[in-house]
Parts: sequence; structure tokens; C-alpha cells
Amino acid sequence: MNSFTEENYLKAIYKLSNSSGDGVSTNELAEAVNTKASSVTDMLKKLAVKKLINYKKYKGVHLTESGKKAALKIIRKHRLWETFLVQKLHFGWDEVHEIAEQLEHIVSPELTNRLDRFLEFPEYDPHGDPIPDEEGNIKPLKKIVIANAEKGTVGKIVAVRDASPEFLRYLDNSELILGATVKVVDIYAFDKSQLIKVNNCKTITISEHVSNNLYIQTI
Amino acid sequence: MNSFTEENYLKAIYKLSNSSGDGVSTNELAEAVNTKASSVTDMLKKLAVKKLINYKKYKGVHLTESGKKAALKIIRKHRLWETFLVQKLHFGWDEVHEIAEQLEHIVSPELTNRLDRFLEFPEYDPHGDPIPDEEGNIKPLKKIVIANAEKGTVGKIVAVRDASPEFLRYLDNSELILGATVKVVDIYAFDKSQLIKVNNCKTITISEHVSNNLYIQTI
DNA sequence: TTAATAATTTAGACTAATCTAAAAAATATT
DNA sequence: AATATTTTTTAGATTAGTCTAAATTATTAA
Repeated sequence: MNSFTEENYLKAIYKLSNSSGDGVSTNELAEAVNTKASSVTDMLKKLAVKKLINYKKYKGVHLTESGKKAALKIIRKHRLWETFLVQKLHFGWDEVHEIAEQLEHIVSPELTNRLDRFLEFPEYDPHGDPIPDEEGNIKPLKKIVIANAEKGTVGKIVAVRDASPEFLRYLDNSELILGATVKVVDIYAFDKSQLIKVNNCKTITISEHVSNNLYIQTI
Repeated sequence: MNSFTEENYLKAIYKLSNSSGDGVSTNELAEAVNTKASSVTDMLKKLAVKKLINYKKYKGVHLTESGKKAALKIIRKHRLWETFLVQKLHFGWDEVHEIAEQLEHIVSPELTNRLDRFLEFPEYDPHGDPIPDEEGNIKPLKKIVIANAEKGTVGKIVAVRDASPEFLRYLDNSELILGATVKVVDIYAFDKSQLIKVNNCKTITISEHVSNNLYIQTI
């Protein structure tokens, strides 16, 4: 059994692992779990002994198969609980993360599976992220928030997260309507605003709020 | 904010506090939280500094008002979660305790209150124990052991004391399951056995052992 | 009321997770 | 290639909660 803290590290490593097999760096991990690099080094040694990660000093870290499995279990619980909080307790999508961070550590496979059934086996959580099944199989992400798109990504707007009237009015005026094609032309790190091309025509700048609340399906 | 461990001590002290103002002893507390007496002593010092308990060396320990409040918050959460697990996820009454022991430590007053509303403000948990409200007000216990019921009493089975597999198997076979309605028809003084009517239908005889280990909530 | 026993506390040590400061390795710059 | 900078690791300390063994206080029994 892994501790609460170990689980958080595993989850963070999973989330930071990108397709390029580069391995996750000590510093980005420290940032992610909100601690210091030296603490991360200690923990990596521990996780390596448990064979949950492959760790070579000064090189990045990779999850092993069993580490990945453990991470997916936590992610499964997190997303199921978020779904519960939004669908059954009527929390807003933006209020559930912190609570789910706690609930994801509850240990009981039976509980997780019953919750899954209670929610009628949802495939995606309220944020559009896929929910792994019991074996850790995970569907491909169908929609992403524009904020998470890399430069050059092209996609079609498929959903809006912030459904407030002001926001919807703003979208209408920007031609950012459902079905519109957008391409991420540039990303400005200093305020995370983005330059996007709408319908292969107009190029506009959108703020972090906007890019965080628009889902696209990549093409 | 109190730690997970501190919360468990507070809950245990609350549960061990009996009406006679004797104070809870170090040893019974050690037993309850599954640790050694010396560890308890250390923790008591900590809780005393936080003004959650009144503690005099070698004398027992008492909860302060704020300690009692903290304990009741945990008990509220525990019982609400047990209700959720049984009513919504259809767990058996005997399977929920361990899971609720974990869930009771989730920190979010908003979550607790939404859960309460979702369950339609239950007053008693699946074991017949009263659920404290947000302010820590708690209704009197309504459950009694059948052995203590007078002739004519009608109640609903809400808990069992002897949870041995054989006993549970016996109960299943007798239709004496959680939620069943029983009426005490007659009591035989010579062996303290009782004649009871189950679900307003079958009439059976139960031994003293049985009547002493079945809790009902009177109607 | 003294001796024996039981309950409780203290002393000192251990583990998990963290930290700071210093050292070592890797990477970037000139 | 040599130096500077950044990243990572090590060394040593800290805190919460626990433990064992010994000392102390309370209780019971003779």
C-alpha cells in the first residue's frame, strides 16, 4: 500500500509525463507537489525501491507499469468523485478539485466500483477528461481546453465550460461559436493569452479565462 | 486545523466519555485508538495545549467544549457517509464502518452540508445512531437491544452487536435482516427467550443471546 | 500501613516526510 | 574548452507520531 504522499507523487509524475520519452525532472515535480527538490529526490529513491518508477540520478524519472497502474487508480477515483460532486451534489465544476484531491485517497476498490455504477459508468468527468476503468484503460481525450493546446493545434469548438451570460455574449461577438474552427497561432507566456485564428480567417487574441473555458476537439 | 490522528483521538475520547464524570483513562484510550499508552500520553499533552481536552496527569481526560464540538463534527461526517454508503451505494450495514472511518476526515463543510441535503437530512444513521446537525446538536439515541424491549414494542432492526459470521448467517436465515420490522409478542421469564413477529408476518422464538445482540429502533 | 500490582508517565530512539545549506553533476555561454 | 549557471543530490536537522524500557504514581491486598 502506498501512502497519501506517495500517491500524490505518482499522480504528478503521470500527469507530467509527456509523449516525448524525456522523463519528468526533479524540479517540475517539486513544483507540482509543492515541495522542495531535495524532498523530491528522497521520495524518488523510495518509489524506485518500490519499483514504481525508473530513476537514474540526474536523469528524469519514468513510471514503471505498476507505477502507471497505481497512478491511474488515483486518477480514476479523482474523476469519479468529481463527477459525483457535480452531478449529485450540484457543485460547480470549478469548486470540486480540492475536495476530490482528498477523496481520491480513500482506499476501497468496492467503494470506487459502486460509485462508478451509481454514476452509471461515466466515461468523461465534468471537465471532459476520460475516466480510467478498473483495469486502468483510459479512453483518448476527446476534447481539450484551448489553454492546453500547443502552438499549431487545430480544432473545432465543441463545448463551453463557463456558461455565464456575459461569457456567452462575448463568444458570440468573437465568432467563437460552437463548430467554429480555431488554430492556435501563438501563446504568450507572460499572461498565458493566446493568438488564435478563427475559421481560417480572423486572427484574435484571447485571454487565459477564455482559453480555459472553451473546449475543442482536435482534428 | 486538527490532524487525522488528533481527530481520531477526539472521537475516541467522546465515545468513551460516560455520564459519570469520571474521565477517560489512558489505557482505554490506547485500546480504542489501537496504540500504546505512552503514545496516548504524548498526544494528550498536545491536545491539552490546543485546549481541546482537560488533562491532569494520572487523572482521566475530559473534552472541553471546543473538543466536544470537534468530535461531533467528525461523528456527523462519519454517520452521514455511512448513510450515503448504505442508502445510495447499497452497501450492507456491516461493510461501511471502515470506509466511513476514512471519509470522516475529508475537510469541507460545504461538502458535508450538501451531502446532508442530498440524503434529505437524515436524523439517524443506518445503525440507528443519531446524526449531529451542523451546530453539533444531537438527538437522543432511540435504539435499544430487543432484550430490553417491553412486550408489545414495535421496532426496526438497525444494528447487531455480535457480528460473528455464524450469527450473521443465522440472522439471514431468520429474515432478521437490517430494516426488518419486529414486534415483541411475548417474553418467557424462565429462559428470557422471546416470541417476536417479523415483518408483521412470521412469528418466531429468539433466544436470550439473539435478543441481546439485536438492536431495534422503536417506532 | 506496608507491600504488591496496576496504570501512567518519562526518557530516549525510530520512521516518514520535510527543510536548508553545501556539494556535485549537467548544461549553457563565451 | 573553460567558465558560469542551473539542476540535482547529499548531509544533517526538524516535526509528528509512534515505540520500548524504565521510572513514577495510584490502587489493591495482606
